[in-house]
Amino acid sequence: MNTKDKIVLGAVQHFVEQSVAETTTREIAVRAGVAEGSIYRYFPSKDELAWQIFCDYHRRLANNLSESVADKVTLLDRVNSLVACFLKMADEDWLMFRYYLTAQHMYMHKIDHESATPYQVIISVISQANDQEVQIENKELTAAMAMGVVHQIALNKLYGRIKGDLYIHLNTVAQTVYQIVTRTNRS
Amino acid sequence: MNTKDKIVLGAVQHFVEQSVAETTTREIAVRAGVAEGSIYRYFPSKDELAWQIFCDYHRRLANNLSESVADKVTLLDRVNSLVACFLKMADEDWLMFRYYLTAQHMYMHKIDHESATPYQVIISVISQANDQEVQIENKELTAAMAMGVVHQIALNKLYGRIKGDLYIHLNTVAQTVYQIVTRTNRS
DNA sequence: AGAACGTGAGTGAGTATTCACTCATAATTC
DNA sequence: GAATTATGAGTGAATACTCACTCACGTTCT
Repeated sequence: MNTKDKIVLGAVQHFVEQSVAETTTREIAVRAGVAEGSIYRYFPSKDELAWQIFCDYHRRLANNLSESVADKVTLLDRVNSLVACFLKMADEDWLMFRYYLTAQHMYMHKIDHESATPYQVIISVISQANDQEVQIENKELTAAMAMGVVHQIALNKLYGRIKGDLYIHLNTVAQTVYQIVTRTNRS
Repeated sequence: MNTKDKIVLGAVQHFVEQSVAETTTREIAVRAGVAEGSIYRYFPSKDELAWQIFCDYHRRLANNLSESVADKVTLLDRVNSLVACFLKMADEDWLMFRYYLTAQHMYMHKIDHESATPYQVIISVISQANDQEVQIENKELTAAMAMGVVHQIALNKLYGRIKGDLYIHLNTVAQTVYQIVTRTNRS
């Protein structure tokens, strides 16, 4: 593994256990098996390191979600794809996903809202469905609820309330999300 | 306002903007309008201060949720009460609630799982419903999804995607949660 | 081929700063 | 005036970042 990747891995391993601010550059260096100075050959600062790791994963998640629905035509297929993609990514790299979950609050305001975000992808799927298949009153609220179902599954795994791979719950979760999206909101 | 409350308020105001580790005791003192030394008359350390604020609110939330369902007999009433209680608390003290939301990851492992937690209350409502009204296969998963719906609404307000009071969405949210809980999970 | 030279990733001790916490003193309360 | 509460300059430990140096490796010269 090259030095940069070692640094990233070492950093994330600490960032999921303590917060970024609590993690020292020395700890990162030791865990990565490189010298402290090497960190600064690849990243301008500790904070920038933390931000870049978050940002890269954020983009990857958004892209994967976006791609997963690209060739789907029905709402049911789209919802299934999104949920599957999300759960699969969580299972495949649980370390990075954990960091993404916990670091979100810190970086939400720094995120470029022009480019594609996971939230944008969901909103766009809901908008398409709204035009074609169903009638949705409050898109933001529906997106939040749909997102929450999937999100919280991952959080509860983080908290130790759910064990093992998340993907095995795909059907249950996807059906629930579909139900939320297809129900017209009465207020 | 007494000194202790001033300190708590000043602290939380910073904790929601930066993380606990990034907030200095000086900043807290300035914002609270007290001397730095006064913090240590009421709290043994900065970390303990942060933890106590979190823990107090956590217990208050759990108690309020628990009380809100105490006199309800049907699942529908219980779900309505829980959602209403949660949204109301978010609206009533949005500053504290924001801190609770963002600090959760840090303190989840420190929480005493014997005493009542919001999660425990939800699980117990689901368990009761399971005995009486409906058939639920995976209680943990159902609780996670139900929780996620409400939780994410608050998070999306935090992220600026939903504006204004959350309570106005009570009906929509409560109906959605009820639907999740009453649906038997097919896998 | 072998010597001389150039390159830049990697290093880690050193430094300037920051910050949680202390404590002697002051102010306030009863 | 004694007890309690508040103050904020002072302190020492911790830490993000720097920079002069190393050395393995590739290139050029003779």
